[in-house]
Amino acid sequence: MTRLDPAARREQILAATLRLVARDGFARVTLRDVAAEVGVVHGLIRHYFPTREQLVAAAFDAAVLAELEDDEEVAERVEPVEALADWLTSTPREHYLVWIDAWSEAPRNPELHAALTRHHRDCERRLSRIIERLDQAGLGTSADPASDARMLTALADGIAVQHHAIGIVSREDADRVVFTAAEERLGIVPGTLERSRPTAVRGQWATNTGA
Amino acid sequence: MTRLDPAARREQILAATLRLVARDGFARVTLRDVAAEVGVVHGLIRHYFPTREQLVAAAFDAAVLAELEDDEEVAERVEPVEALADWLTSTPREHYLVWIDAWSEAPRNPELHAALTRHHRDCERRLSRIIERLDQAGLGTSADPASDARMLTALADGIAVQHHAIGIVSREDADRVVFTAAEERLGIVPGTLERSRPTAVRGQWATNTGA
DNA sequence: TAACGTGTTATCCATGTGGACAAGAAGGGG
DNA sequence: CCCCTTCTTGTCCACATGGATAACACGTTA
Repeated sequence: MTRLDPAARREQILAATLRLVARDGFARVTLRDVAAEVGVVHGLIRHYFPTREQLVAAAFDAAVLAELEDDEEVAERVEPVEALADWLTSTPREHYLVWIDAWSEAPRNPELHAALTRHHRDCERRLSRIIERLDQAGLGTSADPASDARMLTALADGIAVQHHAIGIVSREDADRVVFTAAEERLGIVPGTLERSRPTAVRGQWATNTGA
Repeated sequence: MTRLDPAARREQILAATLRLVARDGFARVTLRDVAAEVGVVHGLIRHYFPTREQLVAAAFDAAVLAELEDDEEVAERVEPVEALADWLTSTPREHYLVWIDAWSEAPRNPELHAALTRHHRDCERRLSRIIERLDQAGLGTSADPASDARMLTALADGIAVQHHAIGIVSREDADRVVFTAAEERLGIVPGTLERSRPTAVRGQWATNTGA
């Protein structure tokens, strides 16, 4: 492969790793798989990431970062109802498959566990903020936004398992479950979230074409 | 190791496999690990299970079976509130770690996916039945027991992730979240489930001492 | 007690893995 | 123009893995 800018190559390797993790899981991704996905020799991976452990850790960090990169300021400007509907539904399938795999790896991988903890706290914090704004706007009520955020986060994760991993519920049913629960919990008039369902789907990880 | 009754040895191997899956995950459990856990040579494992795939599939089937073996007739005789509190909280840590790992493996393992689907449906069905009895007894109300069961199952799974995998919430907080949500959803008077919290913890998988 | 079935062991093998290393190639600065 | 950094390749190695196989040992039955 032609010589590439180090930063671009690095991102290319990370994206390839994430695609393979989503497909095969952290435990089964090999350096040779990643190299083949990128189109280089497996020795080159080592040139950028000294060990396999550091590679997957860096890849997961990148995934967490990518998940948060959609500007929080933007989310702050949009209507709270819309922000809530978006928060509850917009995580793409590939990302959730990585989260689910990360859950299973976390108990035996301290770095991954730490990153996952940070990500989870951040998700709850963002949702909590949306709930506060919803309450302030008089569109809903919450005595304890943090508690409500925790409960809705857990519900969204659980229903994502049923949808993405087990495939026992459709996308529509999954959305309805979390929408209904959120409306009930936060005193939002029923059907509001359904009507604010976002149409666009967030991006996946880049393909082979590096930055 | 002394010669053993085939059925007993088989169960011993399955239990050892499940313990290792809970610790290391499906992908990382090797035949040699299982053999060492049992205290035999790795060739013997093959004598009982022709391939590694069949071993882990059989182990997961055994786990699903063990989860359901607590007699449904017994659950039918106990008070519905007690049954609900038990359902929402009684899955032991080791079992949940296996479920979480199974979620991450399901998309690429058809047999495991099938077993997981059966197990999930059964869990929902049982909870649905409890909710029906609760409604009939006038202790709660549910317009759609199946929907409520689906939502509470998802919530319980999601909060189990937060508790067991990420460790971001304590056992007490986890129970409180699902109890509060269930009471709210089913119109149970607040605090009822907390007072019915089961004291006994269900068993883990047997240790080395075979049947 | 001798023969037989089978649980059990001890090795052997091909393969895939993470990592190490030296040589080649592409570009940038003197 | 040459040199020098470093991106990139090809190859090598020690090791672990799943699986195969033959010999061994223990219990049962005739």
